[in-house]
Amino acid sequence: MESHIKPIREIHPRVRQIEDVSATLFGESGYYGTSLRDIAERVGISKAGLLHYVTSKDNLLCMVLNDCYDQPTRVNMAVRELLQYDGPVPADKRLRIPSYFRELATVNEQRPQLVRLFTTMNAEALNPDHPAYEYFRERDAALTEVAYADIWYAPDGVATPEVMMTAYRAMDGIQISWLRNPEHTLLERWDAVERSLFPASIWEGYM
Amino acid sequence: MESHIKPIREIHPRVRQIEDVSATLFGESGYYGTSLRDIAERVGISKAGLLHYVTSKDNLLCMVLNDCYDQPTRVNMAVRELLQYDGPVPADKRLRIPSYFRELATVNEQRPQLVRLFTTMNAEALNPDHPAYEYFRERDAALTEVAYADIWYAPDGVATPEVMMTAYRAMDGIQISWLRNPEHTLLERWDAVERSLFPASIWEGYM
DNA sequence: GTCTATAACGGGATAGAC
DNA sequence: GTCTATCCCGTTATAGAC
Repeated sequence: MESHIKPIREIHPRVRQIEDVSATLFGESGYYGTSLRDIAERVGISKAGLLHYVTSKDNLLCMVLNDCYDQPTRVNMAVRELLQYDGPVPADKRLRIPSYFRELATVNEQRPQLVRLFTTMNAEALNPDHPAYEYFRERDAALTEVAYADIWYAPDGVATPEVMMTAYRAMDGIQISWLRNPEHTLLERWDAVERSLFPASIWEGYM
Repeated sequence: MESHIKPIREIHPRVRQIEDVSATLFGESGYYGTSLRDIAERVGISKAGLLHYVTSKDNLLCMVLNDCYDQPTRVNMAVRELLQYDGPVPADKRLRIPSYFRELATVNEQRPQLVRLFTTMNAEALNPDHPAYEYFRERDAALTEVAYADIWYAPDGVATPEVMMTAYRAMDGIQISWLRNPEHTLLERWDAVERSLFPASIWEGYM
């Protein structure tokens, strides 16, 4: 738990490279399906050399999740800002749900390796013994908090948290199918979800 | 491709037991994260004894998917029947989308181990080298075919296939979060999705 | 900072006895 | 049908040289 904004932590370029390679390989084959040798080979150093930087496989995965996946994006910055808003957020400052998810899809479309990492770990880490188990528990809790926060601009009569959670889950789902079959882009897939989840007859003016 | 209904294939009770244990362990730790020793131990035989029945780990997973996961349920039977309907399906024989998914959720609620197996393999098998890769490719194709078939009873102006696909993806998503945190039941979670995806103002009379 | 060497163990699969 | 024993390979991690 850090009480102040952490400076862009200095990361040894070799560590950076190791994390990038690891993110890709963990994403492709999972934690159990990836060996340190695979990673070392791709980085171009020996297994022992690799362990010199990361100390253990467990720790490597944590490094990857924290340094690679948790890069703050523009969308998440906006949400985080509103969460800290003092008092009730006025209507004109609230975020539009469809726009938010559209931007999320747009961002994720550009980083398929990280989506792959997320998707693979998300399922693998259902196991309490998995090194990323806690990470995803906390992530789920954080997501729920965002969904229930009064920061969203939506039509009267719409149960905002439920719609938010549904949209998050649908996003998880289309990411899997997108990764398996990239013939249709992620944004195309999201378009279909958007039309289903935010029908114009209800969401006109709130898109 | 089988041209006739296959008789309920005789399965050696020991094989049945092996498949059950394997389904659970593959679901919990994934294919790569589960060893034949783990399975043999839990069954109560030796590794060699286990391999006598299943010939290889690859093959064991295929057996599990075919024998355990593909058990036909009442919902799927109804769909399959309608898919083979001769000519256009009349409105009164069509299936109601919300009811269909509600039943799906109800069934899956009762078989968490199989949902777990599905969820874990679904992500792990994104990798073309994974033994279940083809299985899930075909499954995706079959699902899409169902979504696009003219067998659904829905309000005018609703893009049925898109809604179907969205519902499938949302179901994948809530299954993951349900498995991670069973505090809320799968059906409770689906209720929220249902309210979001099938608002009464549009779906009245089509639920 | 990176290497080779090695420890110590677990993996899948096979041979052959009973 | 099930076992023990074995093979051979891959795994993570450590020790110590350069």
